[in-house]
Amino acid sequence: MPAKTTARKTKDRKERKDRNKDEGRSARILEAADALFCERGFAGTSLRDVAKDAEVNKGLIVYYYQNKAGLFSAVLERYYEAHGAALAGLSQEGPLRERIHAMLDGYFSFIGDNRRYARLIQQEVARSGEHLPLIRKNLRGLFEVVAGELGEALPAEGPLSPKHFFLTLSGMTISYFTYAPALKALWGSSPVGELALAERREHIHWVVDALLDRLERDAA
Amino acid sequence: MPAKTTARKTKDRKERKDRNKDEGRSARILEAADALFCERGFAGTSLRDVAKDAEVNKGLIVYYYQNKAGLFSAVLERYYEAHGAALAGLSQEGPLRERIHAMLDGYFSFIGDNRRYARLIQQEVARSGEHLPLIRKNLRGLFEVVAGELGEALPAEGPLSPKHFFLTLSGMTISYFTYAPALKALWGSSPVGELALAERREHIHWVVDALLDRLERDAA
Amino acid sequence: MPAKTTARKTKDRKERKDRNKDEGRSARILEAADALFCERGFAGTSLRDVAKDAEVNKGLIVYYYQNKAGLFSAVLERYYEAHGAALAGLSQEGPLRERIHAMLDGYFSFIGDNRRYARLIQQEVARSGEHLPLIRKNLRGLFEVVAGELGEALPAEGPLSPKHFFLTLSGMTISYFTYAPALKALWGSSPVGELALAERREHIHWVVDALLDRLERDAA
Amino acid sequence: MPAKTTARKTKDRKERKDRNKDEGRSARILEAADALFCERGFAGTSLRDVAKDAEVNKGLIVYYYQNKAGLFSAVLERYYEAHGAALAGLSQEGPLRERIHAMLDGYFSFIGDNRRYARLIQQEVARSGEHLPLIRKNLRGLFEVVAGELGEALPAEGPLSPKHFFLTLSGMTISYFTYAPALKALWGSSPVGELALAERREHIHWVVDALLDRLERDAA
DNA sequence: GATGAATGAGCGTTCATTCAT
DNA sequence: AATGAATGAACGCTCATTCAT
Repeated sequence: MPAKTTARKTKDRKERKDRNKDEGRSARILEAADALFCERGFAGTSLRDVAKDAEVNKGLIVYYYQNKAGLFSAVLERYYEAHGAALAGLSQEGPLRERIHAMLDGYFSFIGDNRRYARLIQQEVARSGEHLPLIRKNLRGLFEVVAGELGEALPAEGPLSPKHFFLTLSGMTISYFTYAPALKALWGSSPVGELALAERREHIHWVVDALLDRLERDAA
Repeated sequence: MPAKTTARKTKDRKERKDRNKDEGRSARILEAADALFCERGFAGTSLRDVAKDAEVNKGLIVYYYQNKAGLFSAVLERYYEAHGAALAGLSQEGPLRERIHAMLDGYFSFIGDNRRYARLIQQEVARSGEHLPLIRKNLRGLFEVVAGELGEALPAEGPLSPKHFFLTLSGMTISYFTYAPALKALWGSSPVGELALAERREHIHWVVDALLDRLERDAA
Repeated sequence: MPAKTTARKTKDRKERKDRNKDEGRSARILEAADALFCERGFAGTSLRDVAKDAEVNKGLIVYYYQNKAGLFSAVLERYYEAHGAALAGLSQEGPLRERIHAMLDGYFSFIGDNRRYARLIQQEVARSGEHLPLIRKNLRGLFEVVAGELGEALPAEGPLSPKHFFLTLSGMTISYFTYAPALKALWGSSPVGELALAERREHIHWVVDALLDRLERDAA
Repeated sequence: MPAKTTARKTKDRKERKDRNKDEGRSARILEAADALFCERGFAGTSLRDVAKDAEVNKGLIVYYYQNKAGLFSAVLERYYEAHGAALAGLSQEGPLRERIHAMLDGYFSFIGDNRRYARLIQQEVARSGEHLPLIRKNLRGLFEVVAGELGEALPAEGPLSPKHFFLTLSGMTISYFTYAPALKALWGSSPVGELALAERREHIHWVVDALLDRLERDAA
């Protein structure tokens, strides 16, 4: 009888190994955690659920990421790297107006490709929780790029200073992805379909043009 | 916890009763829940903490609000009413430009006075969770007012449709209150001081003017 | 079907209540914890086992005693009180020799009646762990009584100082209860039977007399 | 834990290997286990901690000692051998009184040199646990030597039988090492300093003389 | 209205142990 | 000989909730 059990066990493990060869357990944990943290927040996500989604033993999460907070950090960290890579591509050559359009285009693409990231920091930033330092680290990089780009056209202080435009432009971009789903029912069509995204892109460009026009006229 | 000294307890209760006459236990529960849900999110808040902050017996929360979800709904509901009252005041008479400025001023004031509300829906909207229906109900009212106001100057569809401006304008307002605190350290000064708020107000008005200018020129 | 479940539950609770009327749950928890901590030590005892032995819900232990350490403290505290009461009776009137015999008799009785206590502190004193402060508090009282009693006949310092006699006499008493059981198999008869205890008492008195004889002769 | 930097790891391993050549991993495991079991007891010690202290892979403990109980046995066994060797030296030639003094001197030295052993059996003997058989084996040897030595001067049964003197004398010796640390704060000075130990030795000799005096007088 | 006792499910985490390499 | 991945049971503890009073 015990022989049977062992046999079955071995088989199970083999099967699983085959299926998992491509990815590795720790990566699968990270992926599952990412999805769940994003959907349910830090407190709302249980390691058991992560383990179940990743088809992995509960203890293995601790083995790889020490504890729940470590897992969360690992998820954020992974985005931080993606974020950094994206930022590197945001700064372009050319005249100001083109550069800003390009930058917002790039940022829109990044957020669109990493929607979970947007939702994640939205949640954590709203609750000024224990993870803020990590979040802040992530935001700072973005701010510096945007502020650097806009800096030459704006006063350092006051209502037209870079920090206000940073919040306005990033809010305009991010909030589309975080709010739109909640309003989807209200609008009928999906806000993240290809056409809808293109339309939002157009809107953003239009707004940016409007702002730059005004800035130019003010300067004159 | 079991009683330690009955005498002390009785005294405590008297004191508490006196202090609380004006407010009522259920209101105190709501207030404590509001603060905690906002700071820690739904899952991160425990009824035990709510009870402690409200200086109320744990069972009483259940008595008044049935369960945790009921308490959360009650908190949102309360804002829904405040929101409704605020919306009523948003629509003004007069020429379009003034009306829009007035509306955004009103909205900014409302969010500024109900920062917790902003953080609360920001959290819940990001996690597309069980409470979305209630959130949606709250958002819809706002959307309709804003869309109604802007409707006359905008095309019904496309990148300049009201829904885009709704997201842009509300995102510009809300994200200041939710993101700015996370960047406070980066900027030095408090983003919610009186002067800082006035500055943000100015920024918003400047942006609105820029957008309306462009719209007018496009129309011409 | 659900009716059945409810019915059974109610019945269960009633039954239990009847059986427990006399004692109270928290007392039963304490009793079970006492037995288990003594037998398996602090680390070797699980709250689940305590709950099972006390026929009580796991969570109730936490409800009454906060956490495992609190439960352990409660067990020790209870003995501390018993200990204090016993100490009060140890100091007698009369000539020195009688007083010392009476004191050791009283201490032997106390330990005999609270064998778990002896084993408990024996364990905790050997591992210089987190609970030493509590243990120390318990020991200090005893030391002071014994040292006070012996003080008049002994030099304050050196190999005949009270502290050495304290350790010798208490060790002689306690070690019987802790070590003898381990040697029971070697000796055949039970070391805690009535006759065996009387014999040990006699031995102790004989030793004390021998020591006092020597002290007197030394003094002469 | 998964590797962080392979390079660093390899280096670490080399360093460790060099440092450990003289000792061998299994010996280092035993040493670490000894210290931890003594300080925290069997249940309070985790193999993880042993592995960490021994700077050894967790699995290696299992490889050498099968499981936790096996490791514990190995620790006790080691003392059993040391104990046996010490016992061999306890029995001396010469008149009774000298022989007994010499025996207690030897035993005191042995315990003083193997304090952990004393604490270990104290813990395990107090909790009449799963390891009693091994403990008993260790105690039996000692008992037989002591009883053999005292046998000629004592009645086989009753309050003056060897078993009582065995417990009294060994308790007097052991309890100094196990209790004294707990009373250290009470006494001010360290109980295991060289002078303090010499003083305790004197005390024990004084007691033994008193007992033998009394025995001689009783016999006369 | 209001309380405190009580429950059971589930939490994050630790643990001894297994096993392939 | 030695390692690190992996497991499953159990741990102390928190939780929302129920219920009698």
